[in-house]
Amino acid sequence: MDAEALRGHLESLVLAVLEDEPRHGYAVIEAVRERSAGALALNTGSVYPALRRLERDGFVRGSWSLVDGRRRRTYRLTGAGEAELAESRQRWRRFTSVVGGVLGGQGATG
Amino acid sequence: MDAEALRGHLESLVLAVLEDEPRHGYAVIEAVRERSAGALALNTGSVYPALRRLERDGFVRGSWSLVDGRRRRTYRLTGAGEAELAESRQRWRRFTSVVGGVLGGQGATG
DNA sequence: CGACATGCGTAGACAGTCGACATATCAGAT
DNA sequence: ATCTGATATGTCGACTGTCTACGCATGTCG
Repeated sequence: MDAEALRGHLESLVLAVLEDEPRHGYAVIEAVRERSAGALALNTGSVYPALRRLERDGFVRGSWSLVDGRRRRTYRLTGAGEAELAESRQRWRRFTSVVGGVLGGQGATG
Repeated sequence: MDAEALRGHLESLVLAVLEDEPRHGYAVIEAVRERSAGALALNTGSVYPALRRLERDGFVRGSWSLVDGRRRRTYRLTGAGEAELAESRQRWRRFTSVVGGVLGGQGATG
């Protein structure tokens, strides 16, 4: 799947995979890949900046650790992040509903 | 609704509203606005370039006319355009399914 | 005359994605 | 020893498609 189509939705996906448990960037990419059965292969050049935006906006909080000699920055959802995720899901439902309605055919409702 | 989120889907919407009947650019914008109950207010700066891309790619064919002293360029779907619309709808269903699956919460299936 | 709807189009700004690269550690194979 | 690949973070320039804001023109209504 063309990840370009994700434009504007990637941050929501990141928040979603951080909901289960804190993860570092690499693990976020892996989690999205697994949850999408390989369909969504995010790039570091998209995800790392996104994580920093989310941290800048107070939706996640990152902390460094050292695991097997490799440094990790692990991010966990903040309260604001949980609220943002809930709003993201609502926006997503509305988005799919509206676009599906215009697009017609099957799958109109989101 | 933030039309930025449409990135990559706008051309599909244009094809969809051209399916019922040929329309000119201004009418495409109006049709999308109406079908979305006002939620999607497309800009000329997005739609006109999109129509030209679609024509360049052979999905629509445009022709000039003069109505009430104003010139219009009316676009109609080509056979390739109909096929592209069908594929767009499939891509959309797959896209919403995959993203919804990762996003979780309600509305996972698309 | 002015405001507004209709109608096409362009220009520059902007943001988020991309691929490619740089750096580093560790495991396992050669 | 050396190489390859997985793990892990990050930056960079290119690209693309939005956006806002124009310019131009016609017709209608006040």
